[in-house]
Amino acid sequence: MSDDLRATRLEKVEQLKQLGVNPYAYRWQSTHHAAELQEKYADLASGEEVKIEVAIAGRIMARRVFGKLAFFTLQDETGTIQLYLDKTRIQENMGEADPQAFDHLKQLTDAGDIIGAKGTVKRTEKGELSVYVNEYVMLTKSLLPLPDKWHGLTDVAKRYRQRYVDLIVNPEVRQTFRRRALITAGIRRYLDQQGFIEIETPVLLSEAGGADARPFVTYHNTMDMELYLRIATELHLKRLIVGGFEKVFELGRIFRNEGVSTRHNPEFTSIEVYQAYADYHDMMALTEAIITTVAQEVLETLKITYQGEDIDLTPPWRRVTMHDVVQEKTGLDFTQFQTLDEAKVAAKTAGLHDIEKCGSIERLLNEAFEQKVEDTLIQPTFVLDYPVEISPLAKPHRSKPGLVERFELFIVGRETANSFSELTDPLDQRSRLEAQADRKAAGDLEAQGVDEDFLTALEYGMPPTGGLGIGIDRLVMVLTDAPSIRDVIAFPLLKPEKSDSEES
RNA sequence: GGGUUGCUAGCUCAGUGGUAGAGCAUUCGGCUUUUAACCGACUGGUCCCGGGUUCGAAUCCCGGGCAACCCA
Repeated sequence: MSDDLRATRLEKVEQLKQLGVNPYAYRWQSTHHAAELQEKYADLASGEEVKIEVAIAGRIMARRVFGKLAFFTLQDETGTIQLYLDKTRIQENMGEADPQAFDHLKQLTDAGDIIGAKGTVKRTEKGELSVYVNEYVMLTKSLLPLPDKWHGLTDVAKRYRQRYVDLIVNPEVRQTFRRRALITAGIRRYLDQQGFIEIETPVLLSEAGGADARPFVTYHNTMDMELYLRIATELHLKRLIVGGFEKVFELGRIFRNEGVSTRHNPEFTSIEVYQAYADYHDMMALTEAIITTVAQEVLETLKITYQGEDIDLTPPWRRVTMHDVVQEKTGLDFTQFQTLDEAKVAAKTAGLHDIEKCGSIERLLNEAFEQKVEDTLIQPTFVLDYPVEISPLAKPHRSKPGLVERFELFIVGRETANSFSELTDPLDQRSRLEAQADRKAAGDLEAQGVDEDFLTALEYGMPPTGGLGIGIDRLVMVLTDAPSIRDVIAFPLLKPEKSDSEES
């Protein structure tokens, strides 16, 4: 059992203490990281040694121990480097403090321990760049064994539950999260350069609005009231536009009480951006600029591969109306239908299923889009001009009745961004939200309620405004070639494993 | 919500009705140029949980849990 392995390591902890070594040290000063040494001494010839002492630290990933010689693979955040541990050299440098320093190295260190080492840089006869160790220090004794050094940790559930182990043994996972950090930092930097400011809006709300989604419910004790976790940042960011800020955004976590899949996690990260005096055409340009800027920064190219498919992010991206792209993929021209029944017959003929629930031609159009078009939009595509019925916060289209000025961006068949010319007419907004509230009262759990304070804000007057939301997790998936959203969320939501006490 | 698949040693996996296995890791011995080091010996099990069938269940049946994939 693992308890046996753990017990032997606890014994080693005791032995270290008896030798006067603290197995949980306080500090270590390195001069280099592994990758720095690998780069700096890339041209060092086999057998050559550089007589300058360096200091490094990291986790022992592999041990190859001989009688009077040992090689450890040491891993730090940047990569790995070999430690060349020669008994004679170690005894010369450490023998005074510990006459058995080399034997203790062999006996009391394990794969998984974190150690510091000082020594010279040498490329071994076999060509491996190494630190030729003068002295080593135990920094942290590990009590639990690492996964198989060759196969690593492959059980996906275990990888997500014990992400720290995943990060130790699967270097590409560290790479993914490093990239994620670069992407969010790059987005903030770009928006900052464009004059946008980030303002944090509340997570806890008495009414969750700004999107069609079921919220999480929580409870405030002293106020004795139910609160909802935000499902969007939209309504508060727009209040800030009313208040006079002209370029605002928030990059943060939102929460939707829905299922889990490779594309959905109940808490996820979005960025919403609002710009006064702009419309959805400006937002299209901004979307292209944000995504191509970070892709170029992080990946140094706009031609990427996602799960084996070539994606070209070079702007301008295709712009096509929802009506046109639906007609393109299904042959159905939704502008020609006079009645819902007529449209349903045609939709059925075109191979659509589950259309009975659609209560209007507009919803049927959206259903046709979701069933027949979405998956096919592999290259970045702006889909424009949505039915007003499914877009309660967007401004009516300036030239197309029944439609709103809205686009969604699709990449690899997934909705990645959503944007409108924001609705600024307070009376129109009230009637749209009241229609939503009617649906909610009729049992639609995803419909929004009426946010009276938001409507009051609109009555003070909001300038014409372009709004944009980007799903950060989905963007990171595309830019890191990750098949599942859980691969780009460090600690995705998982059901707790049933414990023994709960089974009885 | 439905279907399919998986769950066996710390890790990666084999085992499909008859004494629970391998590699790596661990432990012990040997070894001063290895890099999945090697050689020898050993150790390690709630076969996801519960029930049933059977002389006998990791294996077959039923229920449950967790997960992955596909569909809605």
